[in-house]
Amino acid sequence: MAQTETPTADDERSTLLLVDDDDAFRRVLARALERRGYSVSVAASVESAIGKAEAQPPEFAVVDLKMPGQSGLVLIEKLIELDPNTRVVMLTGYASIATAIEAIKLGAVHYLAKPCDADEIVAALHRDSEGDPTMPVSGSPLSVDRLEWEHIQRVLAENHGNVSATARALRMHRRTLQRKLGKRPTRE
Amino acid sequence: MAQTETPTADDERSTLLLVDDDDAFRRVLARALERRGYSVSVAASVESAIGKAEAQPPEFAVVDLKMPGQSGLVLIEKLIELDPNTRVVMLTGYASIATAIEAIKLGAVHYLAKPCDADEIVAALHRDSEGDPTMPVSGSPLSVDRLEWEHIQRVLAENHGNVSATARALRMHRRTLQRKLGKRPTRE
DNA sequence: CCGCGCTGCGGCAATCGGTCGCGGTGTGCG
DNA sequence: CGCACACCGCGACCGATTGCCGCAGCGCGG
Repeated sequence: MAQTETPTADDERSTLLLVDDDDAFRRVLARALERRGYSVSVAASVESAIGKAEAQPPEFAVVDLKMPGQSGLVLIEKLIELDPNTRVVMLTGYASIATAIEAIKLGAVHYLAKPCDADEIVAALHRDSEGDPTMPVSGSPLSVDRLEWEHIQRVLAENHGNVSATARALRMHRRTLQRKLGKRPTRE
Repeated sequence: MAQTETPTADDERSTLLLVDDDDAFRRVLARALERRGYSVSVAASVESAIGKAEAQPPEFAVVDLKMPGQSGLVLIEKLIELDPNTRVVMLTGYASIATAIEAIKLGAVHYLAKPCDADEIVAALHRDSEGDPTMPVSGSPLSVDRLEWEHIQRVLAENHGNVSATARALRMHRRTLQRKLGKRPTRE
C-alpha cells in the first residue's frame, strides 16, 4: 500500500506537488506544508504540473480545481495514471457535489473546500482510503442558494463546462448564469 | 420517454432494489422505475434491505442516505460486498459533499440530491462507471425555479407547514419565503 | 390575561436579473 | 486563407425581486 507513515523521516521527506494558480495562496500553503515535513514543489497550471510530474512523480499532490486553462480534474487523472499510489487531494473555493464526485471517481483521496487550513489538508492526504460509513448526517437540508449552486454545477459538468449550452439547458440567460458562476458558493 | 432501450431483453427485466423510508416517495418512484422497465423491489430500512439483498442480490439499487436506524452508507457497503457489480445510486434530501465523497468511495456509481426526477436516476444508474465521468444525458434538467419549488415544498412538508421554521431551516427570510409560496404555481 | 411565536401584508431602499451589445478567440470548411 | 459560427467575458440599463422593518391578528400554555 501507499506509505501512510508521516513524512517524518530525517533525510527522506515525502514529495508533494502543489498546484494552484493563486500566487499568494500557493506560496503560503507551500511554506505551511514544508514546515510540516514535505518536500514541496509547486506549479501554477495544469500544463506545468504535468511537466513536473512526468519528470518526477510526487507521492502526494494538492491540486486546485478551478484554474485558467485546463481543469484540475484532468491533472488528477494524469497523476494517477503516472502512479496509481499518488495520494491526491482536490482543493477548491468553488466546491460542489458534482465536482467532488468526479474528483473521487478519478482517484483523489479527498476533496476540500477553501478556506481550509494546512492541517486539514495534511489530514486529508493521510486519511484512510475507507471512511467511516456511520458518519453523522447533516441535520438541515440545503439552503435554496446551495441547492441552486449544486444543480448548476451538475448540469455544467454534464455539458462539459460549456456555459452557453448549460444556460440553454437550464432555460436561463447566459449572462445570468455567468453571474451566478462568478459568485462563490455559500458556505454552509 | 426517449429512454434508449429498456434495460434488458423482453422478458428479463433488470432487478432493482429501492430503499427509502418515505412511503409516498418510495411508492411513486417505484412505479416510475417499473414503468421504465425495471423489476423493482422495495425496502423501508437498511435492515430489511439487507435481508432482501442477501436473498437475491439486485443488479441495481437506489438508496436513500438518511433513514431511521442505520445510514444508507452502510447499505452501499453491504451491497457492493454481496456483488461488486451492483450499480448503486445514492439519493438524498440532505445532500452534502462529505456524504457524497463517502458514497462514491464505498462504490456508489452516483449521488443525487432530491428533488430529482426518475429520468435522472435512470441516467445515473446507467452512467459509465469507469472512464468518462460526464456522460451525456438525454432528458433536459429541471429549471432552477422548478427545482427550488420542489425543494421548498419538501422542506415545508417536513416542517409540517410551518413557514417560519421552514424559512429558518432554509436560511432565508420569512418574508421572501412567503412571497415565493404565494406566487408560484410554476410549471414548465 | 399575558407573553410568545406564527401568519399575512404594506412599504421602501438596495441588490439582482433579463436583455442588448461589443470585442476577442478557437475551430471547421470551402 | 478568410469566413461563418459558436463560445466567452463583460459593461450598461432598468424593471423585478429581496432584505428588512413594522403592524395587527390569532391560537396556546402558564
